[in-house]
Amino acid sequence: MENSPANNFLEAIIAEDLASGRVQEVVTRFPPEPNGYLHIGHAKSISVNFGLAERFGGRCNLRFDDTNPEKESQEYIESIQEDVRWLGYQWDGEVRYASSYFQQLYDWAVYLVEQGDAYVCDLDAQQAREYRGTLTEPGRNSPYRDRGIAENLDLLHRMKTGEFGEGAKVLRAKIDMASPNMNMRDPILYRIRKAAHHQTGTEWVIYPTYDFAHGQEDAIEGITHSICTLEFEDHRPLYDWLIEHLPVGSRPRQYEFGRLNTSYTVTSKRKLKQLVDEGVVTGWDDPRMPTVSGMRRRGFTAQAIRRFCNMIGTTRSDGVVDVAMLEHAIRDDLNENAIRGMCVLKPLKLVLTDYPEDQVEALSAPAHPGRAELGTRTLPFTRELYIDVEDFREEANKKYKRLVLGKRVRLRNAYVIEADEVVKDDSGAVIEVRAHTVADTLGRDPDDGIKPKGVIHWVSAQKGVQATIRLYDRLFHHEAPDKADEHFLDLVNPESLQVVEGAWIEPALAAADREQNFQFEREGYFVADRFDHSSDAPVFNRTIGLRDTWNNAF
RNA sequence: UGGGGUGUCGCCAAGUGGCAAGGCACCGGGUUUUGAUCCCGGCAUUCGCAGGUUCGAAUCCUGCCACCCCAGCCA
Repeated sequence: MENSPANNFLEAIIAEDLASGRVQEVVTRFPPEPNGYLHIGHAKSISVNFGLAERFGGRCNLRFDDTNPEKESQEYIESIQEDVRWLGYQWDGEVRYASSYFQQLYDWAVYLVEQGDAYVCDLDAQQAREYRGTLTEPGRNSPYRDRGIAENLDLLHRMKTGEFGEGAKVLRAKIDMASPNMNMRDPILYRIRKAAHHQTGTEWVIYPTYDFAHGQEDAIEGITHSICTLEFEDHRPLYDWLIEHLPVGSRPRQYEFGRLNTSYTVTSKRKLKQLVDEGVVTGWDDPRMPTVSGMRRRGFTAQAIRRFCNMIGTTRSDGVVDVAMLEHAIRDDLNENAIRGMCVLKPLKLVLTDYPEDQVEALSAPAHPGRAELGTRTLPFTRELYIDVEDFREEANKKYKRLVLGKRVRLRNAYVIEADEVVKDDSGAVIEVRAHTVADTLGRDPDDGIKPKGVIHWVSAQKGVQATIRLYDRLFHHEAPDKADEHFLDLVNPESLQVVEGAWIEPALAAADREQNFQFEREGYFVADRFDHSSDAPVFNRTIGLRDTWNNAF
């Protein structure tokens, strides 16, 4: 149990409930419907629910709210579990399923009928809509509302045994057709669905609705604080009504918080599916997707995602969090933990004319400049190297701190060199730079006192390894692809992925484990692809570039 | 226009009657073998608006405005 001040309204409520003795322990749950992949918004909900349990020494269940067989599948059940675990959370006990409570839920439906609180209604969907009224007009009572208890019991039983077709009948709670809250206008509790269920097969042909299932599931599991998003607020009176009218064993309470929205992102399942179906991305785990599996493949760490969720807080207001905050959380984590390496994306040959042709010097470089405990790596240095095309100019003004013809630059972790001449092809493009090393500059400044202005990275042409580098950027170039005038698919950033085939990496990087994070110095953070990387054919994904404050106007 | 919510710096967010935390972003400056990190400094006389109560209000009262959610046998 925690004594530090509450970080948000939920923590305040729980601390109070614990102090007053309303609850002895905290039990929350993350209740996804297995009908899609988890995304950044779910990560927030997971963080809230598991985080609360963690902070107060309680428990958090993972419960699949599988009450609609037509939209769900086992595939999602598995991916959701994998994502939750990857995020670093462990649910209490076994995974739970709403479907394993179907019999209890049915018995409670019978109970409601017996109490005169529910009835079987024959109105079809169209008619039900008409009887429901509108936001400003009250609804009218269904003509079946006053059926006798015995008849209702008989009808409900026959619904269950499959006597009626889909849509022919529903079970409704008898509450108030004139309520200003649409959810209280005799809400539907059960509907007929003759579809096989991924967990219960063909055992059932009637399925409880979310409203009839959720609160009762919470009660069965002893959930103390049932946390959901704001759009369910209007359902709370119904949630409470059902709990009060049923002989459930515990009294869960529902609390709502504002859903997470991120700029430059879409998270609706429909839109994400469209991106996949239209081939805009390669799949649900494409590194540009805001799905948990996509972020994972992109190189985001679970710790950074969790930190981000804490950073943005949990409130009842709905806003749009700047995706720059997420990016900050990622950089912050990776800067601290990622091993450094060098990678040349656009190679330009550099020949050190004073360096022996067959000499290979094994230089040593720190794995991390600020964390000596992470050790060192060996960097082969040779006469021919690759540097980045962007790091050389025949001439430039003083703001350019890289290699310029006739000037000096420091080769990262190696010598200071001075460029002497260039070799050009027929079109006049520089294809090679010839330079010489400045004596005795390994680990120290030149004796003549002329310090180089900048430092550039490099890879040995003889010992380096070629790699495929996937440069990812934001999928959309519009801040709010959801609410723009243009169709969101027209707002896709055409440069969200650039594949570089001929990049050169220092040899140590080829041995990277899949999913290992690195900082390629002066370029950004990269991860060895979870599926495609191998030491024979290295593949790295750019997670996020380094912060760049250089006013690139020269 | 019925009901339920939310409105504090460009974004997120503390604050719950005593004189506007913090983070992101941004702008300066310093350190630096990553134009990164790090470090220093700047960044709301003002809390959706208008009245009122009070010695004193972002915090209390009244009225108004804006935005979000609800008319699935989806969750």
